[in-house]
Amino acid sequence: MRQVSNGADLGRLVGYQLKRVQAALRSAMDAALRPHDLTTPQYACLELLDQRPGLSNAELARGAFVTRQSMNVLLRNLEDAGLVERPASAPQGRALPTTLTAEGRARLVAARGDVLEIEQRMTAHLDAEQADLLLGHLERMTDALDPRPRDSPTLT
Amino acid sequence: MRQVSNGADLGRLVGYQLKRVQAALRSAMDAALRPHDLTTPQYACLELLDQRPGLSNAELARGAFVTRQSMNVLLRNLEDAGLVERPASAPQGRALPTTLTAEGRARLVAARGDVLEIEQRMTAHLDAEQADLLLGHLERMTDALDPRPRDSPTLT
DNA sequence: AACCCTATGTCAAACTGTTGACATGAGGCA
DNA sequence: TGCCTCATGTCAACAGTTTGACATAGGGTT
Repeated sequence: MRQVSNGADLGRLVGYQLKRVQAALRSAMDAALRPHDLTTPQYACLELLDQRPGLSNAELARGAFVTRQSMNVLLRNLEDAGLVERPASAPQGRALPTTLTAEGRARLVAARGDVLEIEQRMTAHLDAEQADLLLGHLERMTDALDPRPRDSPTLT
Repeated sequence: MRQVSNGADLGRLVGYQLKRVQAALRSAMDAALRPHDLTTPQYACLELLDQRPGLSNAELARGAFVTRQSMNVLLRNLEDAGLVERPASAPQGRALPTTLTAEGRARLVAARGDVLEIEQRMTAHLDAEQADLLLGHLERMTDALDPRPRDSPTLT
């Protein structure tokens, strides 16, 4: 035997390459957002709010893949910075609907260009068909891992 | 105008879907490794050491996408648990070559099956050709984001 | 109505990981 | 030799995130 029956080459695992891309992407986004005084989770939160105004803390947390507690402190920071607004009391239930302020929208628009440029650079070698295929594969991979139906703040 | 000129749907961004898959994968791996008393970063470290025995702390850090400092405490934990070994002094330079102990290898082999099962489940909908294509795309996406040549602890 | 279950917001503690800094060893070069 | 640069290991301080817990609001169910 030439190999001690090692597992498959790590680089051949989709999981490893996923982690690798995501690390590079996160690093690139942090660098691009720093001049805008935003972190990557903060930017994600602003994007979610722009797309679906009035999302609650818990819904934002699920959309950004963090816990409610993490999103709560993140929202407090954004609130202190004047980028988002929350009513003092819940209009119904306990959920506090969050919305972007004018400044929040402005900061988002300013940062979005730089972030989209990274997305473009990352997927530059893919044509439209390949990109669609890739997106489909990624979604199906998530569904295969996470049996939950997802109330999907990302969907229409 | 029906839409306020929002940016593209978040779900259509490769970056967002990447984050989503990776979150689901990390969650699934944590759950699968818990019975083995291993965290996902610890498992990654063991895999790296199995594939390339004698890697230094800094090299392991790069391979696992964390800082030297994080990997250092991770290695201390694995050392205290008796899963890895490091010489008291560096044979040359400052790098301390790390190797798996017999118990470390045993724990790795025990856990590997459960992790590979997750990989299989995640990529079940892909045939061999599609999987290869996906791997190639992911690698090229990383390269596009990270211009560094990478001394590649993942390569031969 | 009374009960149970779920979801939400929030507090506190613990952990993990990062940034910043410093000393050590190796190699290159004047 | 001396100096410069780089990489490594390690320490300390910090930030971000998670886990655990609790009270509140709403919807079912009996």
